[in-house]
Amino acid sequence: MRLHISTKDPVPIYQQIITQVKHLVASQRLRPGDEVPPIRVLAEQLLINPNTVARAYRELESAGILTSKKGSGTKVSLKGNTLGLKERLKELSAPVDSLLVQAHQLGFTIEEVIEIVRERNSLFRALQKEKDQSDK
Amino acid sequence: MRLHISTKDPVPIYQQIITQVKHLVASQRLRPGDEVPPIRVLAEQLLINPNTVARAYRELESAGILTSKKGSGTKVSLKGNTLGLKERLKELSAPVDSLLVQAHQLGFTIEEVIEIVRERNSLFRALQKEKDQSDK
DNA sequence: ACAATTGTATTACTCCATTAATACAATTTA
DNA sequence: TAAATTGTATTAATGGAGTAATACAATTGT
Repeated sequence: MRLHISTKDPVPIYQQIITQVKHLVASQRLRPGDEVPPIRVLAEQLLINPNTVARAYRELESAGILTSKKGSGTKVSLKGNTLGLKERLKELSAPVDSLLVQAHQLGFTIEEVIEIVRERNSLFRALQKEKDQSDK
Repeated sequence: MRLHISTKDPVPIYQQIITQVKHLVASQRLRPGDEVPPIRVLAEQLLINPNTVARAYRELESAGILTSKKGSGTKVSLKGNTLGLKERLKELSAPVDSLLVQAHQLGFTIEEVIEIVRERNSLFRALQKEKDQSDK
């Protein structure tokens, strides 16, 4: 499992790990049952303190994404992150709301917002393609 | 000018002030040329340290929304917050992008995202109406 | 001119999130 | 069973954001 962290990033390291693991699971590059590296191993790879990795794993376990057991290690949960539609919708509501508030303050209409969302999405997908190429 | 702050809110006080002033300007309840209360006066009203208000005013000035002058006080800028389309688009790009990333991780398609945006917008506008009623 | 009013600048304090140090407990493996 | 491996728990150190204390500077108004 290859993760990339940056100490310059204002986002805390443990959060970067959480985000990236979530993304790996969501994109099926990590599947239910797969093992993630032991805390100390990943910590050495990333040149950070084991506690930082531990914290990330702990929170990922709370989120139901990983399952840990002393001695055995940590695996991707069997249920995975299969949230129901309701939960997924709920998770998205907050960011959508704050986006709408900001857009409104900037004087955008709802249709303009949607137009921007479409545009950024196209851009995003284009960039994603490039990245996938270079990952090989 | 009536502002409401909460020390319980995790959002820092100076940020609450910034947000509310921006909103007042955006909604025309504060117009270009209007004076805002002196730092010390607003601080006394809100029972907070004058420096906290000063910080909010300073940042609002950086954002081009207020204009301060020693001795005279602080007013809403004549240009107001009339950002060009480019700047406004730029301001919205980051939040839109992070929304798209999160939505993608949750397994939503772009069309589903847009559907959610529309729904939350309807809800938002409904709530806004209620609030306007009670403001009278 | 002078006192009052206003914003500015500098410095320090406090709190809390993040990270680190270290010891402990369960499981595996030889 | 004993050593190695793994996650857990507790406590402490660090840094930075937010706020406060205080002195300074420009303008206003009498």
